[in-house]
Amino acid sequence: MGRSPCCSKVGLNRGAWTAAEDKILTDYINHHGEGKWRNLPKIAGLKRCGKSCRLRWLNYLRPDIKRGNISHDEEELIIRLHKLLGNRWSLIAGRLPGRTDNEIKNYWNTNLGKRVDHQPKPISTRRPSKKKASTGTPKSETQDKNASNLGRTKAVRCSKLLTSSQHPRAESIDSSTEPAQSVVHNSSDVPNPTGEEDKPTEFMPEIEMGEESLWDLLNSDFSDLGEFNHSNSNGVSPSSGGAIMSPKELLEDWTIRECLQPFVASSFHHYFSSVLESEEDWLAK
DNA sequence: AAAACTCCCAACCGCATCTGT
DNA sequence: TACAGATGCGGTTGGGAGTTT
Repeated sequence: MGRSPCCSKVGLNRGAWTAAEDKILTDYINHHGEGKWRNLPKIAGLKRCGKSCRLRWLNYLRPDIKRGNISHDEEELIIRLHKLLGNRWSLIAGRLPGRTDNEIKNYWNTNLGKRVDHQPKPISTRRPSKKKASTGTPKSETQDKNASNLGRTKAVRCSKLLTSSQHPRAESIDSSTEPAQSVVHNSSDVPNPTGEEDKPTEFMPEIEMGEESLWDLLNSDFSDLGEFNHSNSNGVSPSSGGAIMSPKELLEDWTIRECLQPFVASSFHHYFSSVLESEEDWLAK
């Protein structure tokens, strides 16, 4: 594709991957695991750049990739999540087991985007670019040009279902108030509102919303989220890499869960309460 | 039958963020 | 603290398949 290479790619293959290349990459990762993408091609003997290898693996070769049509339920979820999160494809994909951000992005651009085009624009998540956008195309005009109100959060891939009893915080969730249910999340995806390794955070001072407000938000169609984001103007940058979750991110994360299982909204209520207690305990030490 | 057009999606790019030194 | 390299993400492109004329 006639573009200048992103890095020194002289002598590297470009374009569609061959079956042989796929096999080399798959074998290598099965043997050595993911990561070290930069060195992977050299070691594995692939004439591709590391970025290309990573993308090929994540979007196509991973064994847990679910291929095939997007189901109606998945479609509904994508629409709902997009309404909440905007074009944060990796975050959306993280809630759809086996789906990739690229797949969802493509699906949105080719199907859902047109269908919901007449609806209010989602909150834009495009990071401000210091450089002018590349050559404009009719397609690019459909991209949201609004300023970003949402910070970026680390996308986490949802790979399995946990029941509430398996939830690491299950003890803080009053099971007596809930029916048997599943909370969808990754095992490594448990929000850690206190920050990694018990690092003190700006968590407490940020909490000014009453639980009633949170409750209203959960039960709303997320139309209030923009205002909530505006209220988070204390300069605390949203975490990337999952280091620290601000209340906004925490709320966001849990709101996403509620998208999947609306009837477990009470979990959030109990969870959030326990988080507050934990934080208070830590500060009291 | 074939040219023109449209649509889909894999792959690419640039940039932001993370991580190590 | 500053810097460089690595990684991750979202926007965009273009080839090929499918459809229409």
